[in-house]
Amino acid sequence: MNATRLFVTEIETPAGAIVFARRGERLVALSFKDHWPPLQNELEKRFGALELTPDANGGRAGRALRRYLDGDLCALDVLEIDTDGTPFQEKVWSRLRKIPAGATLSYAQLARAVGKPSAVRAVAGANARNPVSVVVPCHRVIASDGKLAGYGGGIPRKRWLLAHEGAILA
Amino acid sequence: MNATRLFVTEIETPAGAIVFARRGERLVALSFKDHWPPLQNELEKRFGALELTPDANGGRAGRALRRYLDGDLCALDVLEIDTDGTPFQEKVWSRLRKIPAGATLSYAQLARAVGKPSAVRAVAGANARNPVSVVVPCHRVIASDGKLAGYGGGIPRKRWLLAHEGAILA
DNA sequence: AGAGCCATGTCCGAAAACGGCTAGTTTTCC
DNA sequence: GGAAAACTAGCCGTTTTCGGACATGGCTCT
Repeated sequence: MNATRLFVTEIETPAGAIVFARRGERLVALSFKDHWPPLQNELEKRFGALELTPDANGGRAGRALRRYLDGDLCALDVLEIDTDGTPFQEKVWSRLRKIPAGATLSYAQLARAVGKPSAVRAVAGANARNPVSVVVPCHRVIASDGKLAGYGGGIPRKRWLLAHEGAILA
Repeated sequence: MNATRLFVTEIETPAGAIVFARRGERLVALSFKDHWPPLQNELEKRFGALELTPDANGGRAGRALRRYLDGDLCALDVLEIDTDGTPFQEKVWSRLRKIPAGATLSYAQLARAVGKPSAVRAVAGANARNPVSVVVPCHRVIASDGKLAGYGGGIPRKRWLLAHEGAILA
């Protein structure tokens, strides 16, 4: 029984509680609390048996997240993540992290950015399966017409995050 | 790369500066200076990239315009224009050029003249989008009750032009 | 291998809104 | 009463807007 050990932390935010799991200092999952279960499910599919250890502090990630919530918008940039996506997904997620706080991209622009101009919906799909919300800022991707399309955590959260980052929403 | 080349000339008149653009010797746009920007915008929509070459003289159009301002009211009649309107608009503009200097028509009369007696407002619309003011004398069209209705360059200009042409305004 | 699913985008046709009007009514004021 | 101003409802080409039908490419589950 060599279960994978993960530290799980919960942090309150004005947009609702956030839960995240890390293996050592590297984030493997993060989402708003009400959307956590399916994510934990993914973790089990990935790691097999889990040994979840509650942790109030949250390590580096906890500190960074609190600073981010406090207005230090770049605090999340240096966090290390440990994801397990397909090559395409990893490429998308990696590109996502380069979008600066306060900026937005359209799904089409993002598709061009990863070299697949017509793989728009595919990009959206990769976006939707981002296991580390907020830190991988999938919320900074909006529809071409400027509208906030979908978001795992719900559009209101997306709007809140963008507002918090001072994005101009046309 | 292959931008469309246009010569742009500015000429002073008692009613304010006039700006016009020509492709070779054919006029593609003319308006009073303070209303030029939107017109240039239209040119870009039509031709794509523009290469605007300032030209003090103004070619045939420049000479004709100066003669017109000098009292030779028919000087503009022979100028060639190069417009790009809908069939209906072209018909209206073409009919406009047949109105002799000093004469006026009502929008309703003009509508009848182009064979669409009840397309009065449509005619007004075509009138409003005339890209070659003065040369295509949209200023010679007035309301049925004799009042000077609208004019892109402003009613005072319209009044000045008609006065300059010796029109009797009831 | 293949079918179906999408946190999209583009295109195209239909429908509605928009005027540099006009010919009637009403209203408003002498 | 009567003239003039203020409304109204048609007018029709153009422009804008809106909605539905596709194309699309990676992923997932037979």
